[in-house]
Amino acid sequence: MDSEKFKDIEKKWQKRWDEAGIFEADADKDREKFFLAHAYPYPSGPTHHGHARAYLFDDAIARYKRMKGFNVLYPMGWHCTGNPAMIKAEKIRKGDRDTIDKLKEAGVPEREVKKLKDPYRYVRFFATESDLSYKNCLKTVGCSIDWRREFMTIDDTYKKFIQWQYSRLRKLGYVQQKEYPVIWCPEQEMPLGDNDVEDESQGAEAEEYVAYKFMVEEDGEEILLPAATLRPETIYGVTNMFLNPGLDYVVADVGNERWLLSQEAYEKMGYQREDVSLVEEFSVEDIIGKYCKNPVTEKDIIILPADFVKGDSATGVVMSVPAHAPYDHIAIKELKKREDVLKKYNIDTKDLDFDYISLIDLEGYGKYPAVEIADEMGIEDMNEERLEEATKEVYRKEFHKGTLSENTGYPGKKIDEIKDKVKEDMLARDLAEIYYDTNKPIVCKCGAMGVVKLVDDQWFLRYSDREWKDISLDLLNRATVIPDKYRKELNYYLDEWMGDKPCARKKTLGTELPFDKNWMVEPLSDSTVYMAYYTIAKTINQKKIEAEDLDSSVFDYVFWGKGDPKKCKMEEDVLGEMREEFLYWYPIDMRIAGTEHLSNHLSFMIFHHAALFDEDRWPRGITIHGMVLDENGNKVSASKGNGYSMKEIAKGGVVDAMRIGMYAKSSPWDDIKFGKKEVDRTIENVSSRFQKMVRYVDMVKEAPEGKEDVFDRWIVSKMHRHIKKTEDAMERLELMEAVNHSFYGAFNDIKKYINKKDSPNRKVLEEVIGIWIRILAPFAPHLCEELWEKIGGEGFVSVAEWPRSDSDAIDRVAEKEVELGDMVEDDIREIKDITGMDRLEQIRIVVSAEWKWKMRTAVEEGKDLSELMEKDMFRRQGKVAARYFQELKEEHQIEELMDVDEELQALEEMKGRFEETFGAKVVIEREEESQEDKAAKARPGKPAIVLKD
RNA sequence: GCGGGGGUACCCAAGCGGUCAAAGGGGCUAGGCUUAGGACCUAGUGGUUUAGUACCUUCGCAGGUUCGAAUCCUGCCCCCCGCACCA
Repeated sequence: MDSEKFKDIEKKWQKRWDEAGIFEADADKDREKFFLAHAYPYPSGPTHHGHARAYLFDDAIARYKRMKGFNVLYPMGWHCTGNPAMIKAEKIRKGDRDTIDKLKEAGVPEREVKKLKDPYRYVRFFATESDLSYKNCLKTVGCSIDWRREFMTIDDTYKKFIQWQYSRLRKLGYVQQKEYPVIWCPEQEMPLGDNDVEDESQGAEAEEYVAYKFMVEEDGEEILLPAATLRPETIYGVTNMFLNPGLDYVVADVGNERWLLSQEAYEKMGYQREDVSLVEEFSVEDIIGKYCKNPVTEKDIIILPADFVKGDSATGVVMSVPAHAPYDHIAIKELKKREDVLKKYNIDTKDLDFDYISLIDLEGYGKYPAVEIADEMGIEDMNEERLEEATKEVYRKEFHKGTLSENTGYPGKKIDEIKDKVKEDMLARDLAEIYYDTNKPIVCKCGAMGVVKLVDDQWFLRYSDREWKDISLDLLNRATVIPDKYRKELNYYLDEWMGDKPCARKKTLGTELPFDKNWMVEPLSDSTVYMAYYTIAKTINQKKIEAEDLDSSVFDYVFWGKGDPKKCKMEEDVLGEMREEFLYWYPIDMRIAGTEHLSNHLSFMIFHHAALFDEDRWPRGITIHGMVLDENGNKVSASKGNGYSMKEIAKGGVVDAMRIGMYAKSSPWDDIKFGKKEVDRTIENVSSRFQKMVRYVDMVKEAPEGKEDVFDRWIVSKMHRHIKKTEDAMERLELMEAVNHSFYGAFNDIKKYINKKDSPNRKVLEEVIGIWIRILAPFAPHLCEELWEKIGGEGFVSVAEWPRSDSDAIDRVAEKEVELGDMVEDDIREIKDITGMDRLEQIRIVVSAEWKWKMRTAVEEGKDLSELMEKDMFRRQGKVAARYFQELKEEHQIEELMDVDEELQALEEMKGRFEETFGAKVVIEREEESQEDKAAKARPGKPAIVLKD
């Protein structure tokens, strides 16, 4: 069978499954249910084989559970709320070449590209409406989804569900409004997450600077120099001020004060407070060389020129603490050498001879750690790259180990403990203000430069709430987490890491907050309890329920059983059906998501379920999937083009082989290296096994009826073990292990069976193949469906009953016999190799003497030598017996073996096999009867072998 | 920095106190099959050694616990992932 044939098989069975609706699941009180849901995908672009892996994990579970008799609900929806599609659509509208070319490259037809400037069209296109879509991806790889429950998060009906959720959360007191600094795109007027900014800006964050108000008098007017620092405690060590005469500065009214700011800082400040207005441009050359007053120590310090001060970072006003900041130290050192500069600003060299002020005691260092570390690292000038490193080093050490000195307001206090207190005190005394800036320049994907905006009415979810955390932890404790190692991480996120989270934004695709229509629910926050929506989505879709009929009273009734169903704008039986479906399917049994979702989607899911649902509706299981990397360890992604597109997969007839490859590569939660080359190789390899499998299946019909021998008993036994092992692995979701048994293990054993037997026994082969097809069906469903039909299996194998592992069919003796046979065969071969005999005349296999068996048992029972030697049977053997006794003693565990007669019989059964393999006559005899010297080498379970050529 | 996970033979990857010189897959080597190649089958794949045995060295590095450690403990080195308002 070639891949063309496989392709037909895929399409054929996908169509039949669809037509028969076998994956459609309805509430059925007589059957036990299993409800699993994967994180619904965000349709941001074309799909590739990396996406497929995640869903194939679910599919194998769903299929396995179905065969185990569960009524399985496996639904899928589309997460369309959020910004990426909006940004992409906007770029297309603007005619951005790069975006458009990439889409074309990915296979989006020319005339379709233009239409994608509509974000709604964009998400639909990539969710469901093209062969590049996620839906097509899932269908291509054969996911057994109940498509009647499909929805998009931009559906009006879904929005009603979100509004219900938020109005209820607010009633519970978990939603709150407060001030919040966000990274903001002034162009698009919306906050920026990491996904919204260019790569080089990723990981940026808003930093909170404390701007100390130093005062200088200029033309009889007080101007404040807001020196921004991340280390407010160092205010006690300021020796001078740095301004950059090469920058544009302005004087601005800030509140009722007059501030000096860099041009950029002035502009940015407008996003953080409203009472800022421009007074005039200002040349700082006028005040360089003058003195200004430290607001805390009230010391006068000199203002020095510094070209390292940047205008786009913080305020453009920098206070200098040379004792503890290497930059400042080096800058002063350098300036001392620059006579031309000093002269220009009329600065006397004596003015630079101030002493550094130490304010932090740090073990292992003297008064000026910054100087010491700079010297140690050999840093001479401002261009030195390692200056940054030195700064971090000083900062880290002082922060963790340093204490404030006597000359500060907080003598003896540890920096890491007092830092916030210093800030609060200074703010309270009005000596400083907060100013936010980003820690690196932010370039929005739209091209604009990002700023920090202070939003004063941001809506938050109060994840910091202790009580809420506690019930969430309770939920986690009751749930299964697979693998359990992620429980720790989740626990940490829930218990400690999570703080209040902004849950709404002004502009995005999504749902309006029901109590404040200016805000849209932020896209991570509308994806928390949507699994409950699947239970009713079928009814909503089929009965074409309108959004306006889905007011909160409906959800109160369906999810909580509260309120009067008669008051809902809905027919009672429709409402009843939704209620019934919810009660039947909920809670969710297994929620699947990627590792990157532990700290958001999964944590939020836990919080929201804990808040909104009773304990008996709490999620029961959580599991994690890893991602697919290419050969260089990079994530496979559409933009990198390092993955196979679903279009390519769909035409290849390679789905089942790819599935097996992915499952077998490693545990589902680990990342796999599975680049294109590897995919090719794996597919080729697995496909060739598939072809052999097909051949084995074909052999069933031709196989003769025959008498059962040891190999028949052996293969049946092995297959029953594979059932059991696959089952055990599946219960732990260890797909790799499951596939190792159901595919590779079964394959190798069946191959061996067919090779060792002259002709396989029909009845046995039939049973074996029947088992094999079924235990492989969750992993290679299309092929198994085809083979199932071929052997005349009833109905679809996808919903066939999982084979029972029958303990009676496990035949330990047969297994032992075959193992013995293998071992003897190996030994014969080895001796043959060592002796260099190429043609054997005769092989004598000598089974160990009976007394050796007896002694084994005796030793196992703990008898000692003298006790044993009292018996004739052993005493007759003399020294040999004593030596064998020692030998046995040295074994730690005595392996369970057949007895003498069984071993003899087993070898008799294997005789034909040995004769055939080695082309020699085989004689089997007992040690007691043997004439051979080497017979004495025989041991129980290890007969002696004598070769003659 | 905080939190989590890892380092296993040529490569990927299991194992997580004795049955471990270490599953499985790939690669490689030899033999068979074949007109030849591919595919397929069979065997081998740390070292020394041997009529099928035995011994030595090996699971990031260094110590420790134990009759016994890839597996447990301690320290060190290195790698990966997440750190939010973004899906």
